[in-house]
This record gives sequence, structure tokens and C-alpha cells, in this order.
Amino acid sequence: MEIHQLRYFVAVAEEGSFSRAAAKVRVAQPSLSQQIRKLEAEVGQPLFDRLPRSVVLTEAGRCLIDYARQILSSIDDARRCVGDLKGEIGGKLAVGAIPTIAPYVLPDLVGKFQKHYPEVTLEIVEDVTEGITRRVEAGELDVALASTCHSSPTLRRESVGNEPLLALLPERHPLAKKTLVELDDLKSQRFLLLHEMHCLSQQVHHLLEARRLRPEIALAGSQLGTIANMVAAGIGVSIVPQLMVNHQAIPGCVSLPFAPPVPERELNLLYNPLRFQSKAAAAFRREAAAALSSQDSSIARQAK
Amino acid sequence: MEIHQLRYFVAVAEEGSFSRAAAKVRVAQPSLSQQIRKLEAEVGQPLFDRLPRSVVLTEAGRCLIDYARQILSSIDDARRCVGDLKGEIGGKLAVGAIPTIAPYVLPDLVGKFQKHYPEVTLEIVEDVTEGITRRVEAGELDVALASTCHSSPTLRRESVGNEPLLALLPERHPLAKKTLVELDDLKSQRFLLLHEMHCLSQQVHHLLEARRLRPEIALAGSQLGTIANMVAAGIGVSIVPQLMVNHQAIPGCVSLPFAPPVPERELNLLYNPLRFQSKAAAAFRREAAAALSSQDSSIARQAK
DNA sequence: AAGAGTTAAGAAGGAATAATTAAGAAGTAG
DNA sequence: CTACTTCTTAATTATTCCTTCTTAACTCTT
Repeated sequence: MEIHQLRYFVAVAEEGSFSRAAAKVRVAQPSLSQQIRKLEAEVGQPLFDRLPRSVVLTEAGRCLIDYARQILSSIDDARRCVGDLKGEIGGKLAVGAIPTIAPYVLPDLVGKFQKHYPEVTLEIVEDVTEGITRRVEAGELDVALASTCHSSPTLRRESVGNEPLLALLPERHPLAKKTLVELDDLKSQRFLLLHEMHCLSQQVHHLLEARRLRPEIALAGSQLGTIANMVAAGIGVSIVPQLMVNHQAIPGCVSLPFAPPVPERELNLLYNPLRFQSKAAAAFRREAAAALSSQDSSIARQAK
Repeated sequence: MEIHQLRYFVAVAEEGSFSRAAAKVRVAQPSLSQQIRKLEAEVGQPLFDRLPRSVVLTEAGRCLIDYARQILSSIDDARRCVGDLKGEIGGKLAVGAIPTIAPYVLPDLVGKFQKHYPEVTLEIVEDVTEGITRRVEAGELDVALASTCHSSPTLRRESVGNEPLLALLPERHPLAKKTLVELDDLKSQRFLLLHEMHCLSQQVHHLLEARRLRPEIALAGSQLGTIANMVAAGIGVSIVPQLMVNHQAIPGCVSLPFAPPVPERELNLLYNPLRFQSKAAAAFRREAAAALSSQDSSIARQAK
């Protein structure tokens, strides 16, 4: 059993194809076939079922795949761990964020971080909470930004504060002139929400349900900018995070803060405590926390 | 970074010498030196300080060693995991036990186990609780038999019952004719104990201390058989586990049960829940639990 | 103080192994 | 039926890892 065999094995399992896997790991496809065969010979049974159109793991393969991933991830950690000892902050850093945070936070944050630590190669992943947390737990992401999510031995949350949610109304809406709005004011409005896989959508849904506010439209595969444009077009109203309002002009809309109790969402930094925390990851967490806290102060200013 | 390089690296770290490590991993010494050099080149800094008389880990080496051990252990687990799928129960199994259990339980247990599963290669380690638990947590042992010990994420205890402790007296001792004895009866006796690193010794010490019974003699580097012989010689009395009395004739001594509250010690099976549990390990746990429970019934019989 | 013994490192030759390219077989789609 | 995709097989090349022999540094003894 060799490390490169495990790498090939994981690649084939992920790609479901020998040739695509070969391209991914940058070797000729026959080499990869050969190494998989050796691995199969060593464990004494086939790891893949070679179907006409695809390649799927056998029982033995499914059994091995988790170990293989873990071993490769440990090797990465080991490299990073000794690399960090050399002092310089460098290497690769995989960062994730959910779609209702990423566009408003990452551009500034990534820019600043790259300026401070130019030796770090960043890899950015944008996905919904479910996908982000899975990737953190699988060791694919070093740090991630998300809102409410589950916690587990392989997923630690570090709170970086709460963020108010704002009402988003068309400019010429009767409520648009108020300075504060209440949830109940929005009764009988049509709500535009993201697809329910977005946690923001779930959070708002819970808010509305608690107040027996019903009419909703969910937009699958969409983003907050689309929602805003639809609000501007008078199709409905929405509830959006402060971060969005701070970072993006929304022509044709006004955003109004809620009267207390102000609806909020959590902002969390996620990471996998079982993995080695590189200096680069620690630095990114620091900068991210700082960036989001400064959000808080700008929120505070705006609230005055 | 290659698997064999990690194997060599761990071997050198453990042996503190290139040549001894080379013998251990069965390669010529220059090969091993060469591979260590490659590893050092890859991580960018030396892993060992080559001192005149020995070889010790550098900071980078200390950082890497845990990862290396974990990776190698994961690879073992992976092998075992897929191997188990093939159905047959085989492979290697490392079993540990503390010195106050091992001689009375392992002979029968190991004999039976080998008869039932002749394909399993057993490796037996006898050590005090501290050493046994460390080895289980480090993944060196698959299963172990011990008494009271700490528990941790990498060390799970599975209770297999409690075992009564008995008073061990010289044949001609005035108390020897009683059928039940109380702890307080033993006041002013001289107690012979094993070295305090043995948990049995600590347990008895606590018992005595609670009753303000003081005079003790601790025997370093000794075993229960020696204690028994000294008791027979009239040097003092002792408190020993039922297991010992059941499995070993003790000429010149009598063992007496205590009146309630009967002092007991726990009997636990230990294993590392983070590691893969092979079928061989599961089978051993079953047989060990059965063996120790049948102890209980023989204890019950004897108590009548 | 000199030599025997130990320990690690270096160099050269040979064996094993993994990579590449090219050709073949099996199945699918147009 | 032909063209295309995908994995396997085969032959060749290149790498790399291991071994033996040798050198260098250091300890301990006489």
C-alpha cells in the first residue's frame, strides 16, 4: 500500500472514471489502472465494479475509502505542521462561505488577507450550509464562514457576533417612509425567499411562521441580488441581512431596521478541530473575525 | 513523503539509532539514512539531531512523529478493515493485561482463543495499568484487560464485572480459622503490597487508609506469587484478588472472604474506539468477557 | 596516545517498480 | 455499421530504492 495508490484510489472514487481520475492526478491513465490493480491485489479483492459506463466502489472499496481519505488528510496536516515550524506563513488554505455571506465579506477579506500573506494560496468554495459543513468535516476546507449550523466533534463553531436582519421594501411602498418597522407590519405582504436549502431562507421562514405570516415565494437556484431586483420591481418584500445592505447598493429598494426584538442571524467561523490548524488558517480566522466585528461597528453606527 | 519513509522515521525515533532502526525495519543502514534524508529534504528541515552517541528528534521531528504514528496506524486499520471483509478471522491481534490479571486469565483465555481462531497471530503485552492504557491509546494494543483506570476519547472501558478481594493469611494465623473476616480484624497486621505502580496496590492502599490501617511494606518489581510466599513465611498478610486464589495454589496460606461490605476491584476490557475493531478483536473481547463472567459464577459457587 | 569498535554518511551497481506510448477489446451512440 | 469513448494489455523507458563496499567521526580501552 503506497500513498500514491491511495491518492489514485480516492481520485477514481471521486471521479467515477479512470480516465478523468488520471487527468486529475496528472498521470497517464494506464499507470493509474495499474496502480489500482496493485492495490486490489494487495487487499485481496476488487475495489471497483467496472460498469460499462462508470466505475463504482465495491463493498471493500467503500470500506477503504474513508481510511484513504483520512490518511491523505493526515499527511497534508503533517506537511503543514512541519511547514509552519519554518516560520513563514504560506501553503494552501481552503476557505468556504455560504452564498448569503460570501459576496459581501469575501472580496474585502480575501483582498486584505492576500496583501498581508502573499505566500498563501487561497482556494474559495461557495456553497450552502449543508455543503460547507460537510466539506469542513471532511477536511476539504480549513476555515468557513456560515450562520447557524450543527456542531460536532469534527466541526467547531466560533461565534463572531450576530447580525441584524433588515426589511427590504420597494422604494414606493407605503411602509418605506418609516424609520423602524415591525414584523407584523409586513402581514399580508408577499415574501420573496431564497430556496430553502439556504439557511437564511429557513431562518426567515421560522420568523414568519412564528408570526403566522404566510405568503412566500421561494426562488430556487437564486441569490440575494435577484431577490433585491424583484423587490425593486414591486413583486414582493423580503428580509435580508445587514451585510448585504452594507456592501451592495440596491436601486429601487429601501432597507429598514426592525423595532426590537430585532431579528438576527448568527455569524460563525467554522473549522475542524481534529485537523491541524496551520498558521495561515489561524491568521485567516483572526482577519475574518476582525472584518466581521468591524461590520458590527458599522451596524452600530448605522443604528444611531 | 512515502509510507516506508514514515516507517523508517518512526523506527529511528523509537530506537534512537539509525543502525538499530535499520535492523528493526529489515533494511541496510545506508538505505534508511538515505530515506530519512529525503524526508528531511522534503519537509525542509532536519528531523533528527545526530548526537555523538545517539539520535534525538528535533522540534520538527517531534511535530511530525505523532502524525507519522497516526498515519501508519490508520494504514494498519485500513488493511484490517478490508481484510475482515473477506470473511475469515485472521491477522494480528495485540492483547495486553496488567500483571495482577495476566497470569490467572491469559493462559486459559489465550489457549481457548487460539483453538477457536488459529489464523490469528497473538501478541501479548504484560504491563502496569499506566503502560497498558498508554499502549491502547497509542494503538499498539487492540484489546487489554485491566482494573480501574482513566477513560478518554481514545480509551473505552467495557466492564466485565467486579471481582472480590480476599484476605491472604498464613495458615497458622489466629484469624485463619474464621470463615469471614472483616477489614478491622486486620488492624495491627503488617501488610505486604506490590509496588504502588500496580493498581491493585493502590486499591488496597485506599482501603487500608480509609480504615486507618497503616503498616505496609511495598515490594518493588515483584508479583503476587512473591507476596503469597512471603505471607506463607509469616512475614505479613495481604489482600489479593479472587482470580489469583482460583488459579493458583498457595501453599502455607489461607484466603478468606471479607464480610460485607466486600472490597472489590473492577475488571474492564479496554480498547481504542477510534481505531478499527477487527473481527479478531471483537471475538477476543467476547471470549474474554465470557471467561471473566464464568469467573464470577465460580466466585458465586465458592461464596455459598 | 594509539588502536579497536561503533555509528552514520557516501558512492556505485543492480533490481524493482512506476511512468509513458501504442495497440487492442468492449460497449454505446449516431 | 461506423465512430467514439473507456478501460485493459503490452512493450519500453525512467526512476528510485536497496545492497555492498568504503570513508569519516567519535568513544573507550590498553
